[in-house]
Amino acid sequence: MVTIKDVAKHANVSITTVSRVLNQTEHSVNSETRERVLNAIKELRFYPNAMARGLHLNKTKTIGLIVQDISNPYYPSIVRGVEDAAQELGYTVILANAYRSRERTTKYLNVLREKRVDGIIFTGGGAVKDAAEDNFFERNPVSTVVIGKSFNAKIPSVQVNNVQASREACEHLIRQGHRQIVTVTGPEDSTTAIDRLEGYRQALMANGIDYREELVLRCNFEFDEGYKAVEKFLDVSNDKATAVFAQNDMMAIGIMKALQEKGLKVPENVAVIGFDNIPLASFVTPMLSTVAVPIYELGRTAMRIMSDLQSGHEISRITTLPTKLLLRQSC
Amino acid sequence: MVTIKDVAKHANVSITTVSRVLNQTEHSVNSETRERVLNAIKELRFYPNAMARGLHLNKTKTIGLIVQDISNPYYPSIVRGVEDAAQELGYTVILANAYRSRERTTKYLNVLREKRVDGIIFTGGGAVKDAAEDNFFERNPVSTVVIGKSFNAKIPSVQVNNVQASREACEHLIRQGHRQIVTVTGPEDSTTAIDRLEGYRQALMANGIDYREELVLRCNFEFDEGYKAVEKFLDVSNDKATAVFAQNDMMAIGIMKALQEKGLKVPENVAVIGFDNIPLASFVTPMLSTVAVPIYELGRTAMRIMSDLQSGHEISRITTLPTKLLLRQSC
DNA sequence: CTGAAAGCGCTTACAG
DNA sequence: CTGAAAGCGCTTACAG
Repeated sequence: MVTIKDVAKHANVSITTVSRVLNQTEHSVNSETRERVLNAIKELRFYPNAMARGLHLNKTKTIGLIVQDISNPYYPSIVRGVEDAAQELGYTVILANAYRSRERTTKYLNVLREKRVDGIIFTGGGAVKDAAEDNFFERNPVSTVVIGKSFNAKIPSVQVNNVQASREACEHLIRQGHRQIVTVTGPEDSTTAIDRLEGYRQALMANGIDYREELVLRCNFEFDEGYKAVEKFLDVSNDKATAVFAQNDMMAIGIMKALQEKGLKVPENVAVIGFDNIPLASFVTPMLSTVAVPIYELGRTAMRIMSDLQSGHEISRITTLPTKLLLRQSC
Repeated sequence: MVTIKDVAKHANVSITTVSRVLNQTEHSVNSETRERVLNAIKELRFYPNAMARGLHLNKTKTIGLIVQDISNPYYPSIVRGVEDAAQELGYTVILANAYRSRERTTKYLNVLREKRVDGIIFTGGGAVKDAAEDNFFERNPVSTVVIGKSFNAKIPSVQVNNVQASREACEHLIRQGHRQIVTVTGPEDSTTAIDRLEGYRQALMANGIDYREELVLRCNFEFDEGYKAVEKFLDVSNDKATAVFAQNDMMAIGIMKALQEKGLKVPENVAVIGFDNIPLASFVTPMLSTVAVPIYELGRTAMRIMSDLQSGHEISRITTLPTKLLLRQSC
């Protein structure tokens, strides 16, 4: 590999000078010698060694992005958002799939430490919690941004108002005349799931409808569970639902499938509304009505905050992005 | 940050010794002093600086993964496969979304060069071609592995036999009695699309069915185009198709949607078969029959080959992974 | 405007 | 078994 030394020799200057034109410091360089250096760089196809640079500056211009599972259709948009912003801001991103495993999270955190990433963006509360329990934050100087609810007030977060958004979704169903509204939840330790359930409850309360545990189907945000829960509900429950509020789109899609297989039409017999607006939502038949979460923007914003953090800018601890009720065909 | 010096001081040894226990070289270290060093490392929570290490060893244990678009449901499995294997083999992966843009590819290639990644895995022929046209390969010592067809015989590739697999898919349709089989293609410069079309043609030929251009709908592998192409075909064509061979699942799903909206039942009125077996394929109604490509394994294998390349092991230039005809409900 | 030299945090031949 | 020293490829205060 060609080094700064080679360039210096070729241009007949010191490496100091090469470094100076490379970094375009204020320190001025005679325009003629600058030309010479630039030419040498081009001719020799010199690409400065980022490790040597980083070692000195104590900066890597690299950040780690921890997602739970890139296969979950929710995440690719996050990743794109982070990456696009990173690219614009001169950062590179190392992707870490934690698979909701504590062990894997810890392992990755160690690698990211050794690589001396400038910061870490967490997605999904679980990983932050794992990290916190490992005392990761107290012991480390890396900046952190969380996408979702940050249970530590010091860590900046980018989020969405899940309570309010799900309340609005349910109130829409109520306005359509629905009284028997089933909701299908996420895992009980998910703050997102907790908030979305709370919004459901508030909507019912505000409209004089009883909140009944029998209509709350406890699931885990996965397609299969949504499918099975509703299938079972149809088989065994004495209640008749006229609408389903699925707390995310994956489950909503599973639910529509279960409904259709039981001969029920969506939305004629049962209305369905989801949450997230993953790309898939508009591919299914009928197209899913849902609460649109600005997933890509969540990622972009997180990366921008990370960059501000790096430059020591003032930042707000909590950034809330707006959601939007998106009515398509399923309700 | 605590450095090797701090550890050395704390354990009352030289940094040489610390480095030796860190790297577990053959060079033996007295077990008692080793203990002392290990304790110091733990107490001080020392994480060796990978940049300093890399600078010396000229190895980063980092690889770049170039995908066209992580939002395309085909890619997440690739990414997982690469990442899982990377993690097992002690590598870290930098993700690069090229968005099929030449400019972005070049930009990323430069960054990866500066970061001195040990290797690059390319997915999707386009990026390799862009890189080749930039003379990336001649000028660089980084190892390369391609997932898909490598048009340069020197670059190891991991792939699938698209011609044969699509021929089998079409022959299955023919065995079901179909004679009027429409195929919906990928972009014409995609080697994958070319091969899949060739398989279609071979199946027809081998069974005495004419290959007719009117039944070949030129598309680009996207949901929307599949949807629109078939919608238009139904509206204007004099031909009546009894089956559709979609050259990937995304289009197949769009096609099923178009058919259903026109009141046609799948598979009763029109049979549909896709290609890839993206997760989505089993979520739609009816569940999509398709050619299962071992997407995750493609990624894993590529990373393993990359690792072998690094260790100077002998590797095979072309690795072909098996596909499987997966009959579900759509044909 | 230009350059010699120290230093970033490691690894590894060399000497003892 | 242990350590002093050179070197990986850069950046930057300091001197001229």
